[in-house]
Amino acid sequence: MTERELPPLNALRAFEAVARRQSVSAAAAELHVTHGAISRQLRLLEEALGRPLFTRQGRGLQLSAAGTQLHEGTSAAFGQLRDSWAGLRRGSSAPFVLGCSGSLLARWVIPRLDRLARDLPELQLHLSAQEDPLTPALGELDGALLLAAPPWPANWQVTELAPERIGPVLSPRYAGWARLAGQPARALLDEAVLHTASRPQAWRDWASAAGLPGPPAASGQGFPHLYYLLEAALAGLGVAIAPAPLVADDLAAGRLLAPWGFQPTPARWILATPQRGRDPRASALAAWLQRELAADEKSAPLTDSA
Amino acid sequence: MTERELPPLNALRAFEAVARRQSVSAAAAELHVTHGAISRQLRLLEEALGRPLFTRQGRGLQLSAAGTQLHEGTSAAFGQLRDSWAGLRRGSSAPFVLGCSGSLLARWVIPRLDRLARDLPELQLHLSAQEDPLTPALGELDGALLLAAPPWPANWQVTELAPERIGPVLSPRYAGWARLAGQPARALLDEAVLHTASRPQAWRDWASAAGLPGPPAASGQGFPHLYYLLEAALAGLGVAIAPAPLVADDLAAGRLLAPWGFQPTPARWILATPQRGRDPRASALAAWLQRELAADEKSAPLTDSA
DNA sequence: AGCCATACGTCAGGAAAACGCAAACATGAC
DNA sequence: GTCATGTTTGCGTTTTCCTGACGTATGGCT
Repeated sequence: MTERELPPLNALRAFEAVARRQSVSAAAAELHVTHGAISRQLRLLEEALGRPLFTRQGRGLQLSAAGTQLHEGTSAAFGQLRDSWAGLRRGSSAPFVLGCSGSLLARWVIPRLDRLARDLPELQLHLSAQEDPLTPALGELDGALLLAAPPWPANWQVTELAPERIGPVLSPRYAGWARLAGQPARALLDEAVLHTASRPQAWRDWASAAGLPGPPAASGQGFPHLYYLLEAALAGLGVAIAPAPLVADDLAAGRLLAPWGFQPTPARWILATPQRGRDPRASALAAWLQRELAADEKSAPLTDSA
Repeated sequence: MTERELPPLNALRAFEAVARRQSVSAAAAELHVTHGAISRQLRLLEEALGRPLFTRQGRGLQLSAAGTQLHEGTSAAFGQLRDSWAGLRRGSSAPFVLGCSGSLLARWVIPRLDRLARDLPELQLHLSAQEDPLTPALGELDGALLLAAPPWPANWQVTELAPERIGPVLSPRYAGWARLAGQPARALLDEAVLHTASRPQAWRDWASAAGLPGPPAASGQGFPHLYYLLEAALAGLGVAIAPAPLVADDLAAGRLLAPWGFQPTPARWILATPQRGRDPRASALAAWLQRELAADEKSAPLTDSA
């Protein structure tokens, strides 16, 4: 039997707060006790360990080597305890807060909300639009729907939903379509394609996956977000590049074309949840998202042989 | 500021023990207190949460849904706290315990120990041979050297050292060498190659990476471990398959040949450490292993174009 | 059915831990 | 030197936690 002992937990919590805030007083305020109490706990922990965790220099303190190591090892654990407890206290009766980038929200999630409400009627969902730099802290979130490539942060619990596939799309009303129709994918290399600031590598990724020598040389108009990019493509302004599910509806309706198919990228559609015990609502949502994405991928044209 | 609260920690520790052991009395024994104390803590925690964590049925208890979720969310965190504390208490003065499979130990680590001692003289290293099913619990270990493909367990902190490359090797004394010399790799498909029980997929992986239609059809002699497999190859008994670094010395000395080069696999050479604060000894060891592996890979012939 | 062994719950009193308060101490700024 | 800031220390008090003994519920055994 593993007879491993835990350190004095309250002292450890005090240490974690002090190490994080770099101050006894600040930690004391956070824990609603006096600084004297904290100081005492620190001493206790250092005695239990047998060597100092901080180097004192009169009025300030700084983590020692041992202290740094302990802080690195414990802060994540405490975070997980906090998350887990908070998630449980909030309870499954509270709405499930799902974070997701604005573009995904507008172009994919919202059009499918009615289906979601029908398939998972008991799920109370609150949506929260995150900034596009897709590294949310997921602090207040119960989950986040993301497009991201591994490796993912260790403090996420990740459910892979589907591989990402991206491809060039354009409106049949686009003036250049007459010129491009019937051409192979490499014809795009000479096209002034549309691109987005939130994902500058998209064309390069697509080109390398498609086996083309490089991304389109001339860069056409740029847009701040994928959402605007797709609106521009729908308006016939040029050739955009987008993940298949985001344009599945437009392809089905004929508003957009994807003559060169879609190419897989290293990224994945994922549902990231905090590392608490598996929330049954998250599991249900993940399963639904997976089904929904699979359907969209199926409806999108398969990868075109370049 | 995130004003998130932690649950009563001592009560949570009691809960974790009870949930793990499925018994109040067993948990009480583990924590060196009476069952009454545990029972009280459980009640306290349930009151703080506002709903029961266990379903009582007279003389036994079982986790409720909420209890299961809390246990999933907290057990890992407590494990990390235990690990972190234990690692720090043991101290950097204690020897670094490195686990690794017997084959790796015998054929790669041990021959390089003298160089390791010269390059990292202050590192006290204890070696521990693990069973070949490469999923050690790394409970008592400070680290483990492994060949494994992602995804890795979430409770490991993984440092990738090098991609794995495997390839067919044989002794120049092997009777079939005359027949094979100069032939392309696909000639091996008709060869009765040697294989190992600890890695039955090796030939298949190699064949698919090399773009061959399938693994060698006829299976020659099998061996329980890679170590014996390589001894057999050295003895001229046939064609074995092995990771490049494990045969680097033999290739350099001419005891083995690798006429068809080595192919990358999804696996990696990794140093897995428990999720405590980064141990400086582990960092130093990882850096050294990385250098050493890079040198071995360089000395091995590059991937042969099949 | 009656009895015993097992396992959890509860309560009172006492031990131990943690706390608040206030004074002491250390350092850097002025 | 004096003040402002921030940590440590000593002591009396409050809070928490534990022990130990007893009560209750269940299942196996005769």
